[in-house]
Amino acid sequence: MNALSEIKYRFGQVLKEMVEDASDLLEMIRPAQDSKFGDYQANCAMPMKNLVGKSPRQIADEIISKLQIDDLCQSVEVAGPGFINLTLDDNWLKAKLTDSLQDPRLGIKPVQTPGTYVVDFSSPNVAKPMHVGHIRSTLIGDALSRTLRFVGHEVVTDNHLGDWGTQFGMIIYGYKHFVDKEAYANNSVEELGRLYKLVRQIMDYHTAVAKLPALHEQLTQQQNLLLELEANQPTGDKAIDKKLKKDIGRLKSKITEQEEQIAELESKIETIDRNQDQHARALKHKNIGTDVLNETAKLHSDDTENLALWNEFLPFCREDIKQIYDQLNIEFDYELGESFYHSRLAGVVDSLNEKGLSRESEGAICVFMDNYETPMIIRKKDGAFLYATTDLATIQYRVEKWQPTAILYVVDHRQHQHFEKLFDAARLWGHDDVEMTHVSFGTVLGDDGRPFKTRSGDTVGLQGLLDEAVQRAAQLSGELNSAMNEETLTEISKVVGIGGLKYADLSQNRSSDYKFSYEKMLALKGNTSTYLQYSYARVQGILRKGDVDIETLRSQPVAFRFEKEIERKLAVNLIRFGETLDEVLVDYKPNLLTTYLFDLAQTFSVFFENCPVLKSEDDHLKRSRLQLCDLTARTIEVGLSLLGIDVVEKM
RNA sequence: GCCCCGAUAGCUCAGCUGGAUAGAGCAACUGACUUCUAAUCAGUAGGUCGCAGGUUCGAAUCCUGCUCGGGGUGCCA
Repeated sequence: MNALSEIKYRFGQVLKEMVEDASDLLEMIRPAQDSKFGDYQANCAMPMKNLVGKSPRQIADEIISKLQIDDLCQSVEVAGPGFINLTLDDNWLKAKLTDSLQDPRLGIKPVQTPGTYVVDFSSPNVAKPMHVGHIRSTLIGDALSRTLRFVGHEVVTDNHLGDWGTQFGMIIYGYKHFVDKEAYANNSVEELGRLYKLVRQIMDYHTAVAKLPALHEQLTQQQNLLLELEANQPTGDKAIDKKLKKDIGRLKSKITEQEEQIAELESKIETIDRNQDQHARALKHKNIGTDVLNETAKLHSDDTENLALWNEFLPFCREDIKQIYDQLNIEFDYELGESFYHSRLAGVVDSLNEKGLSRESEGAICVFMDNYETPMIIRKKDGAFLYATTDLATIQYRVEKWQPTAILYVVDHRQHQHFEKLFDAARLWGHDDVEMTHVSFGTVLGDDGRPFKTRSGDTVGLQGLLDEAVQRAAQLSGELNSAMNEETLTEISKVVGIGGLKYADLSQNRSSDYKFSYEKMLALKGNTSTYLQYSYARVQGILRKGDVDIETLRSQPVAFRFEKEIERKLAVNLIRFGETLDEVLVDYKPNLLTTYLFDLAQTFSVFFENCPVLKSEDDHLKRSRLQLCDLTARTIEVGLSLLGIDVVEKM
């Protein structure tokens, strides 16, 4: 039991005598905001004023008089309007640290009631290159899975691949028309990638050519409309004038958007026109758009040839994305993509129909629900199924197979409404005893605050980003460690570069939008994983230099001593690791862990400056400090590992 | 139109679901490497928490209205 939950428990014993339901009040016990208030503070006395009818300070006094907490806290005081400030007992703290020192799990007990968590994350479309848009789901999902597992839950990670969509129609079409047999034999993954891009280009070209005139016309209309609106004189009626101003503003931004879109399409056309071969090829494949859809449709209706091609391509596509996952050191227990559920979709619709939950409307099969204006469509009027159908089938399968306590969907916030509907529908369907949570996160934006694109209108490829991260780390490592051998430097660069990238993402509150910047993603100083890795490496440096036998240090501990204030502060920080993990899992927020670790490392840095370990006044103090060092390093190591980030011994 | 999300230091963002004097990092400025790793540390400067009301002992946090931005909104995922 960690300090916070122990304190809450003790307060609970008292509060249950005073109020009916103490649970909200217990949530008001938290780490002290300022160390001058002690280590923890209870803010529950103030709101109890109305429940109990005494002054908050009287209530606080009453709580304290009944509280049995002497073994845990050396001081409990009322302050200000009725805060209860708690300071942990040094002996308790030391005993706790000693436990952690001897425990590979750092004193963190597995949860008492383990659940089964299915974590659905990453889920890229295979056969398309992965880009920055995939990074958040992948990293957040991985970090949450690792954390859930560490605290003792059963975790099933499942990569719900997009492996059944139009992109396969595209590469099937590409393969049938453009394949370079030799290249395909030599490097299938690369050739398939080339085919995808090629078909994409030609399709975009034709779409652009077809859409452009209409867009131009629309633009002209909008510009004319703008002139008209701007010609209006103020009427003097505030409401009308305001609306006019608003309309003009909207129209202007719409026009800008339109102009950008036109520019983008024109550049796509130009790319093809510039190259004679490409141009000729594009002209030859005028109907590529519908043809690709046909190839997709044939695949979905089990056409033998296309199905065979799909079966042939899929392993290559998986190999392709696996390369990225390997670099990120991410693994999945399952990769049950959309195709896996293909055969179950009709059954889903039948089942919903039978239960009277869905019905036909305008030719489509829809689930209508209270609270929603629009229905969830599970079968289109042309008979095809949608992702809602697949998602329902997936829920059904997961519940049958794993009987999970919770299914977590790590997916960006734009799909929020979809998941709300999905979960409601699933509950109506009978899956009402499983927690279903949309762990949503913000969009990756560019400098302009719009969804991120490069100047050419493409997204930033993930592979390029990883390479750049490792390369920047390599450069800095080389500068700082000229004496190190090549192999070590390569290892460090990988760990530091990839770690930095992951940390940059995970340290951000997942719900806010994400403004992409190379500087931020690849930063190697300040609040970064590098800082934590550096702290770890510094400890290892001390242990090396002091020729410390780590096994003895851990198995034969000496009593901890807090000679300076900072040592105690470090100690308090160390024992908070467990409660931090609890916090992370309340709302599935990995950034609470990065904040904790950064804080711990900062505290360690102060300790490092002020407490020479190897030159301590006496041997006992030296041992005590070495123990603090070891605990710090291990907490950082384990904490980072839960974020999917590695450490190195030297850097 | 309707529905969601957001607006905090020059920049990028935290802020633990209502607590005590609003915090980091970057950028800027001043200092610290013959010392256990300077990928670091100590310090300075930087704020009308979008605006206006309200709720109460107490509001960046909750409510209402407004402004601005993003997203979603019946057959894409």
